[in-house]
Amino acid sequence: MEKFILIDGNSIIYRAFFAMPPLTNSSGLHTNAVYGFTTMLLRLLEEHKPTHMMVAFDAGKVTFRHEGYEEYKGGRQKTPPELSEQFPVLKELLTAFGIAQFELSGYEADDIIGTLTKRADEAGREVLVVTGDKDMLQLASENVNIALTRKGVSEIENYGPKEIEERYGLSPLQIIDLKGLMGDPSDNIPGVPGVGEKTALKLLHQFGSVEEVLSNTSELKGKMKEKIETHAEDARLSKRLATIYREVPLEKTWDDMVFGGIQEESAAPALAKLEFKSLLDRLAFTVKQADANENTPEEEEIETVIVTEENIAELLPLLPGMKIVHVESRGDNPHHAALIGIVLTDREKYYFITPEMLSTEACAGVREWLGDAEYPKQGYDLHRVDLVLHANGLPFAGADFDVHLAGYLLDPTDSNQTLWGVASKYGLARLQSDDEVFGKGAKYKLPEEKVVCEYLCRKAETISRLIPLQQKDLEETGMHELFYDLEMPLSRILADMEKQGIKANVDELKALGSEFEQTIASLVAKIYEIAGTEFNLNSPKQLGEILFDKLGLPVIKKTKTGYSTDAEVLEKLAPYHEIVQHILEYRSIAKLQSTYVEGLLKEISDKTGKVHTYYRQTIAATGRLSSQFPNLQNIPIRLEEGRKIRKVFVPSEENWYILAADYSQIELRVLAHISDDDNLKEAFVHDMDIHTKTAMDVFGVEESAVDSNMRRSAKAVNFGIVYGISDYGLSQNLNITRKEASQFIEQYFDVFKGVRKFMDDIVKQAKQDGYVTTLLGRRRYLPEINASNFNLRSFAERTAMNTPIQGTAADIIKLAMVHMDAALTEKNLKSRMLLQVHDELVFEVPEEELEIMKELVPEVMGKALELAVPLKAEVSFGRNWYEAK
DNA sequence: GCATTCACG
DNA sequence: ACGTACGTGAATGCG
Repeated sequence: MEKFILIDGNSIIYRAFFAMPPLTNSSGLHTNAVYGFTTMLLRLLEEHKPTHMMVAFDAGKVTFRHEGYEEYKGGRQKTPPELSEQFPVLKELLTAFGIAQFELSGYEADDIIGTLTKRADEAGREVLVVTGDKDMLQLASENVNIALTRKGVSEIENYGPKEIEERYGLSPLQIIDLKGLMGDPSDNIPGVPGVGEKTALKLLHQFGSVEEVLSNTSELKGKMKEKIETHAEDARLSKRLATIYREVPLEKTWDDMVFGGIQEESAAPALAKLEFKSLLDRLAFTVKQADANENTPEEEEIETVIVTEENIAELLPLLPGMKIVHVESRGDNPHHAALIGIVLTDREKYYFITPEMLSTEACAGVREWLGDAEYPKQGYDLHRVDLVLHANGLPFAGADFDVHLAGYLLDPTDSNQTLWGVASKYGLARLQSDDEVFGKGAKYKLPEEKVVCEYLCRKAETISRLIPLQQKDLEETGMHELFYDLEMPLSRILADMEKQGIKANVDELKALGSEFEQTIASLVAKIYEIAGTEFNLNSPKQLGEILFDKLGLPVIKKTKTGYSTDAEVLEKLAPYHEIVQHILEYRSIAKLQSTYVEGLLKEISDKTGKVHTYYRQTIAATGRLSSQFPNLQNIPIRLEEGRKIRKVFVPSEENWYILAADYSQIELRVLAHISDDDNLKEAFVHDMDIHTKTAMDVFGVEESAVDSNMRRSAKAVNFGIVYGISDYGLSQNLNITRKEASQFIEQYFDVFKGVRKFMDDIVKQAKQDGYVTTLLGRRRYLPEINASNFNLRSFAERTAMNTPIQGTAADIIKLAMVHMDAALTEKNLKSRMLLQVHDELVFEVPEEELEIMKELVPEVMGKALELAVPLKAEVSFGRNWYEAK
C-alpha cells in the first residue's frame, strides 16, 4: 500500500532546535536541530514505512501573505545563526537519506503541503502531514492525517477529522475560524484581543464561523460584544492570514516523492560525518526493521480450520509438534475472564477451537496437551492465559516464550504492550483491531465464528512472526538470561500464587466495617454541625468552598482546578480551625472503609473464600510488579487503625501460620554495591542502623549524640538519595529551606563520595547511551535525558539515578521468588508463597514447617544475589498478616 | 475520561 | 530561572 508523508521542514527544524540542548560536532558546527529532526525522521520511517516522502521548506522572505499585511510574521525573532547554519546541513542529510525536498519562491512550506494534500484528496491518496503547527489541522480530511509534534519533537499525536472533532468540537476548516478569533502572536496575527482558545471555541460552537459570529454580535453582550465589534476587521484579516493557500503552481508530482527506503550506504556516512553515533545504531535498527518488513508478505493467506468433532482427528496427531498457542479472552480480571477461543498452529495451518468445543470429550487430548509442561508453548501474555484457562476449568503449563513479556523487557516504558502494539514495532501490520472486531464497551458483541476464527488466527500468525525477531533483540540487548531465567519462570510462579490466593476472614472484615461506619457517622455529623451546613465531604471542590470561602482559612496550595485540600494542606490548617482535624480523621477512616473494607469484600471469591490478586509483570518501568483486583501491595500498615485490616488475612488451613519476610534496607544495600562506596559498604558489612550512621557522618557526631531529629533528617536524605536527590524535593520533605537541604546533600556527598560519583556517572552514561540498566541487565530508556526543558530533563536525570537502584532491588526479590519456589518443591514442603510486596514475601506455613521456614526463607532471600554487602531478610510470623510483624 | 486524594514500597 | 522527590492502584467527584 502506498503511504505518503509530507513534512513541514521549517516547523520541525525550529521545534527540534529549541527542544534540544546545544550540540556541536568536533569542528564546532551546531547540529542539535538536525539531530532532533533526524530522530523524528527515523521514528516516522519505522512507524509508517512510507512509500513516498517529501520535506517542504519556506523559500524567500516575502510571501504573498505580506501583500496587504506587512506585519505578517513581524516581531518574530530573527532565526538564530546557530539554527541558520543547520539548514544546509539538514538538506544535505535528507538528500543522503534519499528524501525529496520541495520549496518554491514566494510560498511557505504550509502552502506547498496544503496544495499537495488538496491533490491527495482529489486522488484519494492516504497522506500523513508532520508539523508542529496547529494551523495545519485545517488540512485534515478522510485521506489526510496531521501528526502534531509535542514536547519538542519527542512525541507525535495524530489528528484526523475525528480527533479534531473530539478535541475541539470543530471541523478541520473551522480551525481557520478558531485562529481568526484567537490570533497567533508568533505569526503576528492579531485575532480579537481578549479572546483566547476557550472563548473562541465557545463562539464557534454557537455560531460556526467568524462571519456568523460577526453578523450575530447582537446576540452577544457586555465586554465581549464590544471587543468583537471593534475588532471585526482584525478577525476577518486574521482568518484570511490563517488560511493555507492550496493552489500553489507546483510542477512536482507524486513520482518526485518516491521513497525507496533508506540507503544505508549513503545515510550512514552522512550521520557519521555529523558524529551522530547513537543515530548510527538507530539507523541500523531502522534499516533492519525495514528489511524485516520487506520479508513479511503482508497479506499472505493463511489456512485456517475451525475445529469440530468431525475434523479434530486431523489436529490431534499434530499436537506434539505444536508450540504456538493463542488464547483470547474478555475482561480485565483474568480470574473472571470469559474464554473466547484458542488457536493452535504448527505454522502450516491454524486451528481455532471454541470454548464449547474445547470442553467436549473429543478435545480431551488438546486439554492434556495444554496442561502438559513437557510441551513448550509460545504465545502472548501466557501468565494471563494460565489464569483465564484456570478460571474456565482448563489446565495450562509449559510457557516457553511470551511475546508480551519480551515486549516489556525490550521497552518497559511503552504502555501499549498489546499484541498489536508490540507487532507494530517490527512493522508487522494488523488488519483489524480488537475494537473493530468485537466492538467497544457496551457495543461489545461476538461476531460470527468465522470472523473470530480468522482474526484470532491472524493474531497467532503475528505471534509466530514476532518470536524470532524478539529473540534476536533480547540477545542483542543482553537480556536473554533475564528473560529466560527470571521473567519467564516467574510468570508461572505468579500464576500459581494468584490461583492459590490468600484467605480472608469475612466476619472480621465486616466487623471492622461496622466499627468504621460508626466512627464515620459521628465524624460527619460533627463536621456538618461545625460547618453549619451539609455538603459532600468527598468532593474536594465542595470541601474547598467550605474551608476557604465560607470559613476563610488561608489557601496553602492550589491545584489545576481549584483549592488543594490534601492531607499536607489540612495539617497546616489544623491550628486555625477545629473542623480540620475532624476532616483529616474522616478522610483516613473513609479511605479504609471504601477501599479496604468495601473494596476487599467485593474481591473475596465466592468459590474459595480467598482473595486472588493479579500481579502484573509488564507495568512498572523499573521492573517491579504491580497488583490489581485487588491491589494487595498497598494494604495499610503505617497507622494502627489501618493496620488492623491485616488481621483479615489468615492462613487457608487449620493451624497454619502466616509468615512474612522482608528485606532490610534493600535499596540502600543495592546502592552500596553499585556505587562501591566504601563508607556505605562498611555500614552494611557491620549491619549498622543506616539512618543513625548517616546522621553521624552528615552531622559529624558520635552515635550517642544522634537525636531523633537528626536521625529523621538523615532518613529523609537516604530516601532522597534513592529517589535521585534534589534540594527542592528534600526541602519539601523536611520542611526546611532549599539552601539548608542543599547543605545536607553536600555534607552527605562529602562523606559518601562514591555515591556522588555513581550519581554523576549514571547520569552521564544515560546521556550517552540513552538508557540505564539494572544489575541483571534490565533496561530503561530515557528519551528525555537530553531535553532542553529543565523539568523533563531533571525528571529523566532522577530516573536515571533511581531506576538502577529500584530496578535491581526488583530483580533481587524476583530471583528470591524463583529460588524460593524451587526450594519449596525440592524440599517437598507444604508451605506456600502467597504474596510479594516489593521487598517482602508472604507465605502460609503449616505448624510443623514453621521452624524450617523461619530459617529457609531469610536464607534464600539473603542469597538471591551476591553483592559487595550482605543482603539481610527479617522474618516474622503469626496467626494472621497483622501478627506477622 | 481526567483530576484529586491517599494507601503501599 | 526553571519548580519535582521514585514506583504503583483504587475510589470518588465532576464535566
